[in-house]
Amino acid sequence: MKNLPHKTIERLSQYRRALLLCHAKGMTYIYSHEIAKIQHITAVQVRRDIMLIGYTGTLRKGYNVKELIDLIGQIIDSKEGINVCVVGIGNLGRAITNYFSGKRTKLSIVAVFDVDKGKVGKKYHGIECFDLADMTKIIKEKKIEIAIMTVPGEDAPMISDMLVKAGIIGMLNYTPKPVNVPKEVYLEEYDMITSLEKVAFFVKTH
Amino acid sequence: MKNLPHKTIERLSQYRRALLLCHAKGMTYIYSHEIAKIQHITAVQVRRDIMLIGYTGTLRKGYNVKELIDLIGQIIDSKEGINVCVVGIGNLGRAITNYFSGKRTKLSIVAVFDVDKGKVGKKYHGIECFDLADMTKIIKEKKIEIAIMTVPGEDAPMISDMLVKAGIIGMLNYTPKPVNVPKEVYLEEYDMITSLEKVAFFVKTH
DNA sequence: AGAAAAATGTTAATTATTTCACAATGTTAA
DNA sequence: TTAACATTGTGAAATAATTAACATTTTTCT
Ligand SMILES: NC(=O)c1ccc[n+]([C@@H]2O[C@H](COP(=O)([O-])OP(=O)(O)OC[C@H]3O[C@@H](n4cnc5c(N)ncnc54)[C@H](O)[C@@H]3O)[C@@H](O)[C@H]2O)c1
Ligand SMILES: NC(=O)c1ccc[n+]([C@@H]2O[C@H](COP(=O)([O-])OP(=O)(O)OC[C@H]3O[C@@H](n4cnc5c(N)ncnc54)[C@H](O)[C@@H]3O)[C@@H](O)[C@H]2O)c1
Repeated sequence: MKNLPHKTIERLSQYRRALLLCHAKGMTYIYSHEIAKIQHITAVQVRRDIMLIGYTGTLRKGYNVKELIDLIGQIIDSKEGINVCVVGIGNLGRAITNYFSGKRTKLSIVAVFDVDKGKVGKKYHGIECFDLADMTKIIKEKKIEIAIMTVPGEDAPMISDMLVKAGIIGMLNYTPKPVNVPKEVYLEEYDMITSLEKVAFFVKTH
Repeated sequence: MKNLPHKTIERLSQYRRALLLCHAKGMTYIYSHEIAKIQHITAVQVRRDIMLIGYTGTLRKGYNVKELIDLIGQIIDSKEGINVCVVGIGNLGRAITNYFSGKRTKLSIVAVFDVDKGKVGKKYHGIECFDLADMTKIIKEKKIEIAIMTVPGEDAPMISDMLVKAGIIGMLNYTPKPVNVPKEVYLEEYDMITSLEKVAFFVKTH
C-alpha cells in the first residue's frame, strides 16, 4: 500500500476520526456522500480514496463503518505503535499533550521535555516531563521515533539537530522557524499565522 | 491579483515571515535559492510565485528584501486591517492569542470569548475576555470578521452557527469536529492528529 | 416481472501544481 | 575585451489531484 497520494492519507485520517464518532453513535453503515458531507468534499473523492485502499462497500448500503475504521487503521497505523515526544511544554505543548492523550492507541506521547527546572519532574496529563539535558538518553530508552517541537522559535534549529542526532525519524515542527533535517527524516511544519493569513486573503476575494 | 493558486498564497505568507527575519538581520537582497532553502522547496517555485505577483528581481543580485515584503503585504493583507476573535480561551486559545499578538499589524485579535465565568473579564495578553452570551453584540461592535474556534469539539457546531449569524466571514476551526458554514464564509480546518498520523505514515514508508 | 431509483466502482477528462529547460542578461575574472 | 559564470523569468512538459461520466448492481415500487 505504498503509493497513496499525500492528500489521500490526510483524508483517511479525517475519515477515521469521523467514522469513530459514527461508530460510537451506533451507526453500522455509511454512504460516501455522508462522509463527504462531514468533510466538505465530494462523494466521488471519498469513493476514490476508499477504492485506493482496496476496500469495497456494499451497493446501495454503503460502507461498513467498523470495517472501514479497521482498514484505515491497517493502512495508516504502524503495527507495533509509535512513541512520540513533545519538546517544550508551554501553552501549545500542553494543549497538544492534552489533546492527544488517549486519542490514538498506536501513537503515544511517552515523554515531554523542557529546560525549565520548575517543569522537569512534573507530570502533564500523566506524562512525565524530563530535563532537556536527558533527551537523547530518554529518546533511546523509550524508543521514541517522532518528535513534536513546541519550543521558542530561536531554539528550534538547535533542538531539531539534537532530535535528529538522537535518532528521531519524523518531526512535527510548530515553531515559526523552519528547520533543516536530513532527507531520511520526515518533516511536517505548520504555522497558524499562515492559515490565518490565508483565510484573510480569501475572505477578501470572496 | 485574483487568481493566485492557494498554494502560492500559503507560500507567500511563509516567504514574508522568512523575509522579515532577513530584513531584521540587515539583509537587503536575497536570491531565490536562499528563500527556497529556508522553506525546503525549489528555487524555481520561489521565482514562479514571485513572478505571479508581478515582482521582478535584479539579475544576479536577487530580490530586494524590503520591496518584496511590502509587495507581499499589498497582496495578502487587506488595506484597512481585519479584526479577529478567539472563541474558547483554554490552552490552545491562549497559545494562539499569545502567539499572534503583535505579530501582524493588519490582523488583530481584538476579543476573546469564553463561557467560563472565571475567565470572563480577565485579560489574555492584553485582550479582554467577554462572555459568550455577548458574542454577537461584541462582534458587531468591534467589526470582527474572522473567528478562531478553540472550544471543545462538541460545542463547535453550535458556536459556528452563532458566529455565522453574527456576521463572521472567515473561520479557522481548530476543534476536531468539522463544521458546516454557508459558502459565503471561508472556512479553514486543521487538526494536529491528522498531521501526526501523516508523519507516522510517511515515516514507515521512508 | 419490469421499471425506476440509488448507490458503488472506475475510466477518462479536466484542472491545479510543480518542474524542466533554456533564453536573456548582468557580473566577474582573465 | 572576451569568456565563463550566475542568476532571473518563463513557456512548455510533467506530475498530482480532482471531477465528470457512466456502467453496474441492488433495492424498491408498481
Ligand atoms: N505553529 C503554530 O501555529 C503556533 C501557535 C502558537 C505558538 N507557536 C509556537 O510554538 C512555540 C511554543 O509556544 P507556546 O505558546 O507554548 O510558548 P511558551 O513560552 O508557553 O512555551 C515554550 C516552552 O518551551 C520551553 N523551552 C524554552 N526553551 C527550551 C529549550 N531550548 N528546550 C526545551 N524547552 C524549552 C519553555 O520552558 C516553555 O515551557 C513557540 O515557538 C511559538 O511561537 C506556534
Ligand atoms: N486542532 C488541533 O490540532 C487541536 C489541538 C489541541 C486541541 N484542539 C482542540 O481545541 C479545543 C480546545 O482545546 P484546549 O486544549 O484549549 O481545551 P481547554 O479545555 O483547555 O479549553 C477550552 C476552553 O473553551 C471554553 N469553552 C467551553 N465551552 C465553550 C463554549 N460553548 N463557548 C465558549 N467557550 C467555551 C472553556 O471554558 C475553556 O476555556 C478542543 O476542541 C480541542 O480538542 C485542537
